[in-house]
Amino acid sequence: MAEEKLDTQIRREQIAEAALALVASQGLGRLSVAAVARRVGLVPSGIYRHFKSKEEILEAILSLLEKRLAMVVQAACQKTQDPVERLRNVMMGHARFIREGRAIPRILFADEMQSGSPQRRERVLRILLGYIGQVGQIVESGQRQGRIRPQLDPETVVMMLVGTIVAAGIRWHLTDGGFDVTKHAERSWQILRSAICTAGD
Amino acid sequence: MAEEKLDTQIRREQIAEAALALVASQGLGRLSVAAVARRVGLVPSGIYRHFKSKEEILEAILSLLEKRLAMVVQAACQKTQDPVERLRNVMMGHARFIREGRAIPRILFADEMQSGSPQRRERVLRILLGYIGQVGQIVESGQRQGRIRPQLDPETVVMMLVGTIVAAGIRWHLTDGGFDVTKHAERSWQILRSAICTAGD
DNA sequence: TGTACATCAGTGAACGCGCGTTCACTGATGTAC
DNA sequence: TGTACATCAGTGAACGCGCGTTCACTGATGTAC
Repeated sequence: MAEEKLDTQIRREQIAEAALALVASQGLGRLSVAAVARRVGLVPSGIYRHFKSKEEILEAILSLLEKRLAMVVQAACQKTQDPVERLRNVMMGHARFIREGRAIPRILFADEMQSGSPQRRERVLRILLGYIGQVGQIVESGQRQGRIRPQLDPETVVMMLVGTIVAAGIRWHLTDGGFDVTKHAERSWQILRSAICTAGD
Repeated sequence: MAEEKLDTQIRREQIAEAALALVASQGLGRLSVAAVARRVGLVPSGIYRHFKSKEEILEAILSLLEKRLAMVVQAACQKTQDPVERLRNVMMGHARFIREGRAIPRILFADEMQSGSPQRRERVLRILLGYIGQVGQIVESGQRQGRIRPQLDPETVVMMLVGTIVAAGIRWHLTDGGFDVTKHAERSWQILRSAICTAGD
């Protein structure tokens, strides 16, 4: 079955990526060790050369996810200095990830992720809060620069932004991609923007 | 185990309610026929006197859910004639449902619901779209009355409202209730309101 | 009002299935001489 | 450069477990006489 023997470190990455892709396309409920193995061209038991357990694979997925969230924020910030534009980029970045089936919302908000071991739940929560904090800083800098209304709670703004994306992602999945996430994100952004920007904008 | 013999119609309701409550508190992933049986005081096989299969129980859950969504909208509309106030009521109504563990977002957005049979997915989609349509009508009436900006897409507004609630629900569950959904809903509503209301408001 | 009977909700043992996981093995790969 | 060996990625059979589901049964309930 295996085309060649590969180093554990390479396999770990392959397996984690394969697992992430599976969750992205079919949801956490359908993620089985066998399916992951098939995807990387191994026999199910072969997985255990590289991962102690399925739980460890889930941990690897979460790490990958954490990186991707950070990437979205980083990419959004690199393109522009303007906090308002940065927020827009974050939103559109997520829309793109959904379109490309890269599954951020589907994983972070899958309730199996939340109903697992307390440690896993805490991990998910920490990732989520870390992300909210990062985007929140963009909002805060916008407030300091007078571009965003100072009386707004940054966290609430971020949760609205995230929630809007999540809802779009769900609908996208339910309709097998028959929902224009980008257009939705664009429209939502216009609405959110008009709510958070100071009058002069 | 059973305290008494009960009519099938009564049992069907009991079982559906029990299943809904279980999903609300522990997520769809942990919903087993055995757990449902335990909750209504029956032995697992006893469930099959009243339901053909687990799938049929899930259908019953969806029906219950559909009713609850309609209830939220109806209750929101009964309290006031003002479309803007009505939208606020919808949002706060959901916040209350989350606090009370009545689980609307958790079910509708559980990815197991989405990764089930095509029929089930279509059902979920229809419920969701029906709901979006109902709330969308409130938005449209607000636009006709000049209370809500006419250039906004009603559907986008509704999806933002729903998404915000969903995100709050997720965070509420992840923190075991250690997140003030009501306060979040209130703040989000202020932001959304300022975005959708016409200038005179 | 009392008795015999049919109905059908509830039981518990047993099933098949898919899953995560273990383990003794095989054989390709890289290394030491 | 060629050979012997150690390492360890990959294999396949087997496991235990929880789950949804079936089925022959029991015994309480409501009904007909």
